Amino acid sequence: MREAGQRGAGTRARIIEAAGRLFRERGIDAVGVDAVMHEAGLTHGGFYTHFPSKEALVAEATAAALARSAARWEAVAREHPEDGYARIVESYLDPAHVAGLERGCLLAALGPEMARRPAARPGVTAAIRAMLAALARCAPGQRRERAAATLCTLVGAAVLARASDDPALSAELLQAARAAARR
Amino acid sequence: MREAGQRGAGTRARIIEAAGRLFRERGIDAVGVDAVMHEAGLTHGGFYTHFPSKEALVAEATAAALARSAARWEAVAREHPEDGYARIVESYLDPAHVAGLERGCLLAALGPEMARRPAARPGVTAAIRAMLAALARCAPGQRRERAAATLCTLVGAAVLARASDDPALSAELLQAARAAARR
DNA sequence: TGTACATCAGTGAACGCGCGTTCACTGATGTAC
DNA sequence: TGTACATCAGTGAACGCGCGTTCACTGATGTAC
Repeated sequence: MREAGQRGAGTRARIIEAAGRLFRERGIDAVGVDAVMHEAGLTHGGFYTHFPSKEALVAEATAAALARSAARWEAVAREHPEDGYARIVESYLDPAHVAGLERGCLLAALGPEMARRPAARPGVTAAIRAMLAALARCAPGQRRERAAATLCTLVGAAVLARASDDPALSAELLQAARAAARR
Repeated sequence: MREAGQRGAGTRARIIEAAGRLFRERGIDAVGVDAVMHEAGLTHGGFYTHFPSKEALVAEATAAALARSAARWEAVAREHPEDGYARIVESYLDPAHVAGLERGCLLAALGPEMARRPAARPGVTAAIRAMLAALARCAPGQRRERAAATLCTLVGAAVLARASDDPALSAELLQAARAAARR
């Protein structure tokens, strides 16, 4: 069960990844330490070997998921200087991204919950800055302002498309967001 | 304590209003039936005289708060056919609205949480439609598409501005959203 | 290389607490006469 | 108008349950000799 030579290294990373997934999928308050550990293939008692509290895990897991998204945006911006902006917009508004909540952008999945968790806000702020910088590197026009507006549009579109009951309305919102980002 | 001739009518409305406020402020899972009843000036036991479950209150209180916002937008659109669009955008992105979470737009305060609550989604969907229709009545250009994109931008801006730790970054996001809505 | 001991990641039972919900009761209001 | 009874919104104690956290223990791995 334990990888030779590492004394359980990797377990911590597995807990963080499981937490990131479950939090996005069900919401932070709806996911217990128990559920996270089970998802990571462990029993709940061992949790405190790795983290001092659930709140510490929340801060770390959300920051990690956000840093991952930001890194992806940065890679796209770096590798596609001409159409990086369009690529980021399209993949964000792709119905598959909107549907795959548990692997998608944490800002859209947990934004308001993050605002209420002081311990998690520094990570969120850093991620917003990083995503903004990546988008600004390849956005058209007033790059920085355009990047900020587009980030707002993307996050809002994902939030609303997920909250809506009606697939046609969700599709309309995503389509309008796409058009606005292009405009 | 009880209004003559109404046998406690108004109590139900008071519970709904208190719940709408507390849910937006602290998040739904973080607010107990106990807290809602106390905010409404009652003891928790009486809750089930008015609602069959907390989930029923959630559906009703969120729908009521959303319907109120939608009605306000409709009133603005009706009374200000020329600059209703600008008025709605400005007041939504006003720092006071963003700061006053507990009385602000429920989509921005609880959007992702709503998406996870089947009982609440019909109310959310209806509110999105109503707000969209109000905005479209006074939006410039391709009215309907413009309204949908602007709704996304407004909600995303409020979510991100609240989640960010850094007032300057929050202000930048709101400013960029304002510019995009005008563009 | 082999043996004895130390370490510590992980186990699983147990804890106290707060939550959603239930229920027997109260007492102010409404109704019947 | 006054009295007796019925109603039912609201009270507050109690319930079971799940959560975050603690802790004594286990057993595989690493280290010392």
